[in-house]
Amino acid sequence: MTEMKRQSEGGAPAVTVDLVVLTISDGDLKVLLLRRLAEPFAGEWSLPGGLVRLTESLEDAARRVLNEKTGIPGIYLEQLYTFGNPDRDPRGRVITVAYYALVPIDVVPVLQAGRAERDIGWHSVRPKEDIAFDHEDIVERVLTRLQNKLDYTPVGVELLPVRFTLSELQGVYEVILGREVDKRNFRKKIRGKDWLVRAEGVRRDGPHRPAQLYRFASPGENEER
Amino acid sequence: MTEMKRQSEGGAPAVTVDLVVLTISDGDLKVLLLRRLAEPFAGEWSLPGGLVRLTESLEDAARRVLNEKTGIPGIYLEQLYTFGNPDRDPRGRVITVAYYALVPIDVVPVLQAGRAERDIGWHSVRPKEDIAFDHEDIVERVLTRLQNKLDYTPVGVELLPVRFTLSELQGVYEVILGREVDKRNFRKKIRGKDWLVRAEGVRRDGPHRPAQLYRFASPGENEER
DNA sequence: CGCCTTCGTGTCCTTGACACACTAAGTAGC
DNA sequence: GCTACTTAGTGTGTCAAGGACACGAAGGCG
Repeated sequence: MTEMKRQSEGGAPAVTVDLVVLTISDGDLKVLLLRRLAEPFAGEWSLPGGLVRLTESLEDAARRVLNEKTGIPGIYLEQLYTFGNPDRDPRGRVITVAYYALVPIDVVPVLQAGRAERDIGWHSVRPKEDIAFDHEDIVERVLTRLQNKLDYTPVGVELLPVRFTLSELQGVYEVILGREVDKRNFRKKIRGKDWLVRAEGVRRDGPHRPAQLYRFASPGENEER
Repeated sequence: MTEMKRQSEGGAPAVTVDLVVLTISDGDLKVLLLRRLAEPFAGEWSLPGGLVRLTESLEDAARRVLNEKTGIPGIYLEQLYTFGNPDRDPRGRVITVAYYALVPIDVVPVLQAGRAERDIGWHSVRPKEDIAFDHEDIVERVLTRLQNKLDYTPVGVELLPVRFTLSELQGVYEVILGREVDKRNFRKKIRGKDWLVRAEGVRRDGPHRPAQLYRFASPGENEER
């Protein structure tokens, strides 16, 4: 969704991709929003998006837009849903294919692709403020999707640095689920999945016992414990 | 996907909806296919589809196409996925939003919206024959989606007549999952869900004990047992 | 050396998943 | 009308998974 978007002409709807870029910081799940510079919704926050070019696949388009608008290399990218209500964009018929991307905390500082700092920023997904178009619905849907994926896929992979502690991983789960989880049960469950292996070293970050570091197991490597 | 579809002009991709219409007959899960009359893929089978009009929502478009092409009133309709590889249609850039519809056995006879009988038909989804475009991928994805939904939603509702026996419902599950399920466990699980209530009457259809009829409970009605 | 903080683990209980075998009721054929 | 056949319908026992729950271990700081 961008100011470059032209009203569709000649009978065909315009097709865009919109991106829900998520990361975790300050113990919260954050979505990347851009401030709209042009009408409609000038001044409001919106998801990064852009027109799909004729020669690129939808996923390529999503990846390109992500890179152009944010400079972030979208590691994990998945199609979410397609939104196409006729009145979702006041400029004309725009159908948008929404994707979501998960980026690890430690690549976040990149940001700012030639944009003033006040016009691009991370916003909590939870008490989400007003955003343009139907982007609130889109963010809503990502949350549900992520919550469902937690059970059967190691979602944390894409949101954490390569080495992390179990507490950090637990934090990811809590923030996505929006509730606390029991430490012991969490560790038991994770261990049962064979998703991770111990990594070298520990993390010391306070006056307390250091935490063992882990990393995600590459496929096939998980036959230990 | 239809012969009315024009190549996209003026830079914007064409947007269509394609429909995976499913029903159950002869103990098999069937998908509705139309024979293509024009190039490309003339003579091959394909999913019903059509262009999205400027003023209708995606779901409305899906519902309209379903009705135009098949005469079936799509009861249950859900968005599946959007397919947009640049080369998926040799005529030009066509992005298609796939929907799937479930229709009960007893509305099936309707069919034939002015089409020769040999050009429209139900085909088993399982050993699926060659079909045009990337429609095989689309059907594939529906199956996975349905299998996942079986656990937490009463999928059978949309594939059975209002009154049905537990064995019939079990058949729906088996055909979607592609494997047999244990009768006692199935009944126990279903009873635990509070999805159904006993209906009036029994079904007699052979030299054996008649089966109790059930129907799906309307929300709030399920406080019995 | 004592205190505080987080790390890290084991047990019990409840719940759901799954394997499994027999009786009940009706029709058809003799 | 008796027998044979066929599907409907039911209950128990086992095991795995998930939730609640409490305490010792390790290190930093004062």
